[in-house]
Amino acid sequence: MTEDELDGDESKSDYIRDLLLADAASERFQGRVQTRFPPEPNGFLHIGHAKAVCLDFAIATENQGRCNLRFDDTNPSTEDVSYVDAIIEDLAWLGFTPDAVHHSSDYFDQLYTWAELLISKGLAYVDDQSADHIAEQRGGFGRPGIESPFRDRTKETNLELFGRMCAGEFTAGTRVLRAKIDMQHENMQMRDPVMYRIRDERHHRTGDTWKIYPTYDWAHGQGDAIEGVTHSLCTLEFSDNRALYDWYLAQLPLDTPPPYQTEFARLELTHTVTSKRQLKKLVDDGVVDGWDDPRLPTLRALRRRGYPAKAIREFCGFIGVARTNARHDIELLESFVRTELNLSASRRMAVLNPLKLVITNWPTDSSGEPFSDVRNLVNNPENDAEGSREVPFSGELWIEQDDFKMDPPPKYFRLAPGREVRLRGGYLVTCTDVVCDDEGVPVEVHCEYDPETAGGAAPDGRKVKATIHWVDAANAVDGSVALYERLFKTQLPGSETGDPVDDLNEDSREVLQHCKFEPALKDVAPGQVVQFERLGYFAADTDRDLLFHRTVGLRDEWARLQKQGGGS
RNA sequence: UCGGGGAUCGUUCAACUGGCAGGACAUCGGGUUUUGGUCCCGACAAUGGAGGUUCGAGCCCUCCUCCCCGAGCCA
Repeated sequence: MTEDELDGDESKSDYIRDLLLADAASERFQGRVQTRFPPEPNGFLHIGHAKAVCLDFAIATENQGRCNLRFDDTNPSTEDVSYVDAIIEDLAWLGFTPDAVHHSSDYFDQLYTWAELLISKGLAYVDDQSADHIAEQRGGFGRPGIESPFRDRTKETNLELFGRMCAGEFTAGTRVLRAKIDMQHENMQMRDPVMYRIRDERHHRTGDTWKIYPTYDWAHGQGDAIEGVTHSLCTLEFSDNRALYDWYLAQLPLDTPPPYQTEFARLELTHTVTSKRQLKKLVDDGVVDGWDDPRLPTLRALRRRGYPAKAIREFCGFIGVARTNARHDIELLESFVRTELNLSASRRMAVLNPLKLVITNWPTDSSGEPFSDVRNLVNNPENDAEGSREVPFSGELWIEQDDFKMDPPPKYFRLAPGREVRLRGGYLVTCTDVVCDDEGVPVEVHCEYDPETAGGAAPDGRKVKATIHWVDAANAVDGSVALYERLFKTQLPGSETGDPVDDLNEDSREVLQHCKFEPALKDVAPGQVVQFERLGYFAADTDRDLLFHRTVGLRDEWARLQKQGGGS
């Protein structure tokens, strides 16, 4: 069974794996496979990164290869160690252990030496122009660029100037080192791209050692080559950079075959955003509470919300890899979460919006106090090994307001005057009376129970159409629950106005206080996910006791019917 | 405008070198059920358009249309 599943995974086929097969056949890398996950430490990992992580590691693992984590830390203006730590933490949570952890900044010395080499070969030059000026000269789509007046400086001058840039003799923005390629090239990336820029900023790892910093293009492929990466997987928007990636590597004296880049479509999901800029705005503007607000698609938010790492991994494996720009339904991710949680989450009972139910014929004990019963309920019908637990039961219970109606609509099977339902694992009860407040709102439901139906089964075999959950009033634990809806109302936030904020769902979070929990809920470990029977999966908050976040609701047939009927 | 990519059920991923277009999610219908959950069964539904090659085209050729990415000293 397990082997079959593994085999199934390994027989997965797509254009990237076909490439691996071809490389294996041609002995291009002597059978070696190495990938890397290369985040920039300037933000938190989100669900989109998860796809890349899963792919990078899967490709390596399937081929008995290695996968490193490499921080692409070439821009000191935006990066920070705190992100480095967070990324390592999130990666571990997702379930991956890199074979090594590297930083692009580890290679600054080598990069500098190689830059001097390019200068010596007449393939790089120092440009004294401003950024604006250089941009103008770059031309445009279908419009060739023009060459910089500094393009033909001698190697000696370039070497000297580059050395002085490095020594900090020039202020930021006054000079750059550029590769000398082709200002007429149809690919804009090849129009003398910038290799080094001056930054008078402290780098989170190299401190004040450097005054110049390499650009992404001048660092990435070289880092790959130094580490022995064979397959450099990245997202589609880097497609045009591939020519430059190859060009740089071709100029260098490498003693191993150069790695090569292959692109795939990034993961997009409906009803959310994954751009760093937009996520940051949501946090900065206080739309959400922070980077781990359970409504966000960041990994730490999903973790806090109760998404199992395994569900995310399975989802990423399932959607596969393609070059098509696609936006997956968030429902698909949720279905993986439900599948996983259905198997792993213990069942408990919780009443979110309590309504008192009094059993009028409940017996008293010898001292005249209401009899105290204890019911035994299975912890997980999907897994016998989880055993069962004892749940107190008595004549005063809390039930869900939604589970009682004075005037039940068609197809409503739950409690109503005169109707009999099952209290899950308890008894069959029949509603005999209802106490309402001044406005006619039910505040107390009176029932009579059938003593013959302990456990919920009727000896005479009669059926009831509904089973509802309950919490014994005398032993109930008070707590709160945070209910989450989509953060954005539309599938593609901002598609109408261009600004996702315009599509924000104002009711994306509802916090309920004074919910009634069965006693066992006191013992749920922080972060643990349980199923509140008939309601959904809920994750215990990692900081606050007796606060549960709704991971995802259960499929709800009754809600569906109501929606079909025109909604009410 | 130029270059690079892409287009298959509502969504998404398949269909080995041309051979009955398949799965998942969603939707709809039914069965089982002490969760209106799970599980099971069934239904719905697609090759962007026009030509061409072929016994046969999602796949090959031509033309067209639409979508995404690219003119940071961001990555």
